[in-house]
Amino acid sequence: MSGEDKPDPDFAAASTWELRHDTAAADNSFYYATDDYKESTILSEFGWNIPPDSTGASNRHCDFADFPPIEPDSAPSRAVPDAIGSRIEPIVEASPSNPSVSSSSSDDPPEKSSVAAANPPADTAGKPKKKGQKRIRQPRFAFVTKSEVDHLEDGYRWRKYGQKAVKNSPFPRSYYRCTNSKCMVKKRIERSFEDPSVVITTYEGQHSHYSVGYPRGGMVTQEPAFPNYLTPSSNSPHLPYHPRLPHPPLQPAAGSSGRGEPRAPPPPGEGLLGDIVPPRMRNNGS
DNA sequence: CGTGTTTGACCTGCGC
DNA sequence: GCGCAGGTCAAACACG
Repeated sequence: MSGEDKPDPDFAAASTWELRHDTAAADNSFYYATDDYKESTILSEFGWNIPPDSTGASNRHCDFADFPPIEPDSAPSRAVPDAIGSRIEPIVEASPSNPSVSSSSSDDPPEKSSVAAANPPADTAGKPKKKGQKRIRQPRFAFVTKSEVDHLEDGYRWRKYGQKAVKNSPFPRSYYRCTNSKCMVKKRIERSFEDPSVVITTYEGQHSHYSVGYPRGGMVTQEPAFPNYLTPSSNSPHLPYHPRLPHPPLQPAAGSSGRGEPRAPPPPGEGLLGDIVPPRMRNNGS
């Protein structure tokens, strides 16, 4: 359960973050963005339109510093420098849907790709696949975050559906799925075994819906929560700044642990949303 | 009662 | 083909 009685320590914790773009071949080859250009380019690859200057690096509280490459597989957090507060490093993994983002090495071996092609990702991706049906890999975005809490608030609601012990790591990996039944976005959360203070969050897929202001009751906001990840704290006086995770339009308040009290929505025109233009949601084909 | 978490079993991918 | 590790399912359980 996330801390419903806690003042969102993660929000406060994560104040500085860095963008890192990774494209994964199989599942783990990555690229790293070290400047705004790459950042926006990379994000745009995922349909996220982030004005390069409108927000300004300083305005975003982001550090796009040069990072030593992260070793994909075993220790993605290895590259995390000494952080002051928290850092979030987006890591985009390549996928068939994002060819340009993919690394030179095939994201998916031809053989597998063919299989995937045979199984349209649209709905089959997250559906209870039948036995023998291969699962489709969605584009992935990983963040390395310095935070004391594992589950960072990203404005969406998630349901934990699994947890696994990670090899060579004392920390388990948790699997979350967007609670929106129509949304197949998943995220994985694990702690770096080298630096326990580092949380690695990996998003997979893109939200096909706008965020909902409240967990239940159907109150739907008009704004996708995703852009918030680049919003400076000054924008949300009522909420502690929290780097919104660069995810496509996702869902709301992952904050309240379900039955918990819903997080109060930001005042219209301010708060969670920054200057960032929400990406086009691809799934709904609108 | 509805929603979310826990957890063991099962499935899948991949390297050898 | 085998074994390992990652990923997912789903029943049981917990909580408000």
